[in-house]
Amino acid sequence: MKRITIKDIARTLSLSVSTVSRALTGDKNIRTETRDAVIAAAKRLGYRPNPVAKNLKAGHSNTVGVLVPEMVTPYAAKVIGGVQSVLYGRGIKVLIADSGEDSDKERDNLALMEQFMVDGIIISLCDYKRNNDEIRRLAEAGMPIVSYDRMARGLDIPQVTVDDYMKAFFLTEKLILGDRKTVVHLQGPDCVYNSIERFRGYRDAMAKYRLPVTPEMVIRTGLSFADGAEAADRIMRECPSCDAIFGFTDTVAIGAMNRMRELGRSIPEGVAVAGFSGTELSTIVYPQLSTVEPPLELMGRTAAELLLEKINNPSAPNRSVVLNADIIMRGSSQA
Amino acid sequence: MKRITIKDIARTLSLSVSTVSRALTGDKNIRTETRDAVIAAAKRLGYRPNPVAKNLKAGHSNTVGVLVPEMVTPYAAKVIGGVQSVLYGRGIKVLIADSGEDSDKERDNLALMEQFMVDGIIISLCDYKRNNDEIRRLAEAGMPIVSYDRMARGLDIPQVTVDDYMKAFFLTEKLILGDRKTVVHLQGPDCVYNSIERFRGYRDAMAKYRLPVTPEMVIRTGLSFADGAEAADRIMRECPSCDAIFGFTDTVAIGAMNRMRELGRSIPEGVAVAGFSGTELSTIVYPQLSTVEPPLELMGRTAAELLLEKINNPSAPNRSVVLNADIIMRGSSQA
DNA sequence: AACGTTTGCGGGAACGTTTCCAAAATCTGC
DNA sequence: GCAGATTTTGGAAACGTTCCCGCAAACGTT
Repeated sequence: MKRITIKDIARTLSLSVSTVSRALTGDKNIRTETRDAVIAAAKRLGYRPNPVAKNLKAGHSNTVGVLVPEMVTPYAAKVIGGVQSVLYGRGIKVLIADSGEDSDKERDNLALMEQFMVDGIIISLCDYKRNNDEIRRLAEAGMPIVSYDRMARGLDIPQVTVDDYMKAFFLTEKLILGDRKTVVHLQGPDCVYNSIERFRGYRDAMAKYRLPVTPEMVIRTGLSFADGAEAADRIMRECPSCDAIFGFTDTVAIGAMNRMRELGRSIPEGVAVAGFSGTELSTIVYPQLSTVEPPLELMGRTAAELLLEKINNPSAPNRSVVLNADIIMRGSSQA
Repeated sequence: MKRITIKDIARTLSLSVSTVSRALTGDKNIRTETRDAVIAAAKRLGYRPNPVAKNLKAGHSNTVGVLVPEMVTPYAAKVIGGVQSVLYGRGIKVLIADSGEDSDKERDNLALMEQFMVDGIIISLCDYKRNNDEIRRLAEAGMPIVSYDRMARGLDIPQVTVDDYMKAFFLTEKLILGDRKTVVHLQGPDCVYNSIERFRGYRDAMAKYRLPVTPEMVIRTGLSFADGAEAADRIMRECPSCDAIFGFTDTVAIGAMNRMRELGRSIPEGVAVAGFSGTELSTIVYPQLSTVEPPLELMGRTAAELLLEKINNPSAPNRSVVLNADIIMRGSSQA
């Protein structure tokens, strides 16, 4: 597999490499005839520029990396769609790396992006602090980084998020106004900062209506459907009188809802269910899931724009954006 | 953002670049003391090797690219998990590109992979022939490529698939044996070869039991949930007497199932539903969806292994693997 | 003590580009 | 035709590595 290089072209045309390069890069300091000859020869020989060499020279790659914590949910796919819609038009390519909720893999992926000399990174974190050191190092070394959704704390980088606290508050409130008194919360793992915020929103909404929140009503859970199902088992054991479940994520809410039904509880009559950060998943389950729906495509576009700002002007102040998210009540919670 | 290079280390230690390089690459022709000194200095200065330069030198990148047609479904995520489990252990990194069911974007992504000098490509195609020319060019230029699931036709590359025809046949047969007579098939778009195979399996199973397949019973559909829902609308109009639906994909089957229920048909009593290429999605819907479940993780691992074979021995014959897939009957079709 | 071997290191080319600078070729106007 | 301006070209360095080659010093052998 001999690759055709600029030198080969130079040789066959008895020209210098510099001339060939000029022809190919569209430099104007060249006779049109020679340029045409070069281009023709390049085509004839099947020349394809070696971008690694170009990157080495240029020090960048016209590519940005998107690091996502998981891909089981279409969440990332939607956001990436938004990112691409902004970046493709500018000739910037988008690279994806999935960390599968594993901080170590995330760290590797971060390194990978640096290796490829991406011009910037868009990231949604597995853990809100585990890789902060690495991200800080990168950012300080001049790598533009913006985060979305699952943000970092104590890191001075642009972020695009929704107001987890407020949305969780209002969603809980809606459940309460739907005449639910014992709303169980499936709280996410500590390593996800959003779960802390969403819990606060839940807690304060309950407090506002003077509804007690006993320890059995807050269940620690993971991130998967199975985690949600397990949580449902615990609910049946420890808090069988509950009449609503608010999952910190659609995924766990769905897992819990399905298991509750299997265990004989009717949804929504017996138990109302709601989730957070809705994707299409919330509409394919039965009954459809009430959730907080962030504008994912817009989130991606915004992240891309913030990143471009940083790329074009590295010393620009870090702008963060809080997007509005719709609270959508569906069959899973209509009493 | 001044990057520390090997030269900087050489300068501060009054050594030559070659010595520094040797120390860093673990060459044995070096005194242990100097090596330690170099390593210490590297650490102190915060040296990070520039992999682009390495790639340029080495002509490869220790990275393989995975091109997926979509990420709305966790299908790709699972397969990628398998790929990573094989490749990570060998120090090979995995890059993902999502084409969003768009052949043009897929073509761009193919080019992107070439640009990054990936050592190989694992691909599931948007369209079974649209980019064959590009893939052929790459393969002939010596790029190892293997495809999985959505394979190409008439392209001599290793593939890992399941037997779409047989599995569709047996699944249809199970529906029939469950006492369904009018099985409607949601046929996928022509550009996906699997849909052709699955249709054949359906048709032949129906024929085996001498069940008529009228034109209204085969509905052309797309790839999304919404496409499935639309198909359900058509079924209600054109073939309301049907008692089963076999969707060429879980996605369309789910879309159709949910819409059928909305329109008042009971599942599975009134209409049984089954899909194909199951992911977790088929277990979160209600009732749970009968489907053909390929071993996705294994599929990824196998693809990775076939790719490694090709990478290590480019002239090896192209081995293809057909994996077994389980046919799993669930609530959506139990009469 | 003289010789070959090994060990440790530096010089420099190479990977495929781009780009600066200077040299050569061509063009201007007289 | 000729000086000067301008266009077109070639040479060479550079991006950050690796690696081959050769040289010197240290070592081992008789």
